[in-house]
Amino acid sequence: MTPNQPFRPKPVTARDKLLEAAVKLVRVNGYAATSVEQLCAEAGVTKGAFFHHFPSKEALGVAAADYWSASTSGFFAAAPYHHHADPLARVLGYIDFRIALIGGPVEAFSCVAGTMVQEAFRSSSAIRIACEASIMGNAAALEADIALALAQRRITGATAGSLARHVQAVIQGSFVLAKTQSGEACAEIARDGLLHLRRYFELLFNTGNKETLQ
Amino acid sequence: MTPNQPFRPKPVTARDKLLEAAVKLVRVNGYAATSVEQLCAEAGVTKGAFFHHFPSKEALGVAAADYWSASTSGFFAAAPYHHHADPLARVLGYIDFRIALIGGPVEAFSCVAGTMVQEAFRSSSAIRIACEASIMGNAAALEADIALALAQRRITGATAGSLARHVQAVIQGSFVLAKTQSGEACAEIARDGLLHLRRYFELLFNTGNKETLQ
DNA sequence: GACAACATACCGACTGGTTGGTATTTTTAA
DNA sequence: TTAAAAATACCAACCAGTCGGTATGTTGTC
Repeated sequence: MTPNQPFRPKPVTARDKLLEAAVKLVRVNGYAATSVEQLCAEAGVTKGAFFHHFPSKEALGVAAADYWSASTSGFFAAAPYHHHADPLARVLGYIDFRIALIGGPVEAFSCVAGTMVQEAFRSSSAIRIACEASIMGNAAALEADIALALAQRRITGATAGSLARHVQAVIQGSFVLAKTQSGEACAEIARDGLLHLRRYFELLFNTGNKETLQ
Repeated sequence: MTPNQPFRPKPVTARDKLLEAAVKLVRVNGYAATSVEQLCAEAGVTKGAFFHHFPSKEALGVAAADYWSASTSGFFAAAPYHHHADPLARVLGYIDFRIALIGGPVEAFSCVAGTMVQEAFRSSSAIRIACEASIMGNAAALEADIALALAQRRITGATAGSLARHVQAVIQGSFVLAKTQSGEACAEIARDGLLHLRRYFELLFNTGNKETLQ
């Protein structure tokens, strides 16, 4: 399985080709530094086709975030870690799955939504909201299992929602640190961050030190 | 104290005014979306002054990262958490200090280096390296205390360097998630992420569950 | 008067976006 | 069933404005 490249059908329409191009180019160059002409060249369509399907570059950004949301959520929904009977095992399985997806250059495993929201959070609320939906959607998909695990082990002091968001925060932050590196160190530093996240969950759930959770 | 706005002397030269403008505008709009003319307008200087002091926009980006490095490292070096006798207390004090700095709009507490490297990691290795130096410099400032705390409590399974980097990853990731929010939720979600980081350190150091560290 | 520190004026390349138009598909109705 | 009608998909050329960068001029200071 290609790391963090959820299976997507070969795009046929100009619209789909532009969304694929957006995912690729935004990951490499960011949103602002990616021009409409670059997107068209990458997609193999003309600028006329671009503005036929999207009223503005911003609209493409929103659509790309939605497209990213849909393909990643489908990808994670079909992942094998859901088969575990124990909810905590499913949560740790998610983290392990994310670790397994890390490899190659940063742009192969980084997050489009996290990249875009960093740039556009102030200039475009539409893009910000679309990226929020993507990231928080990932968190929401985890929240139910975390809630079950918390209840099962009588852990208090942290809500499932807060923990689910923290998982996404560590993922995003590990990607930022990965981008400071070059070569193989990118993937290594990203994996290292997720291993700490895994250890946090182990510590939080495994042992009888509930009293440290205030 | 203004959150995450380390005291910097009022800039007098055009160069300093441009660096201050860069820190401000990059935090709000990102690097690529900030034009040289905007920087000049914000700094109150002309484009001639800009290219007198910096050979290119990229060079300003590098200088801004260095400037950010210098002012933040000085700011944290002077912070009160260093007074604790216990190294672990200093580490937790650092996290608490970072939490205390979070407030107001995202651009008031976000990290210039983290923002810039997300955009420029592929297009400019000079900027990437300058941002790496900034973020890893912050990590290095923590590493000694973490190493002392690990040794003191005989914790194994995680190196001080890896933990120090993880602290920076969680900070960066919490900022990314904060940027998906609007209003007061920005600061709240960022603080929440750092509270999980604090709990990770408490769990890792406080109790006798060293066997969970593989 | 020499040099750094700026300001002014300007350039070619490129930007996001618009235009008028054509090929293709889908819908409608006789 | 079929042909007219309408909508959709797409294109090449172009637009006004902005981009990073340069060339040259002015000013203040030692």
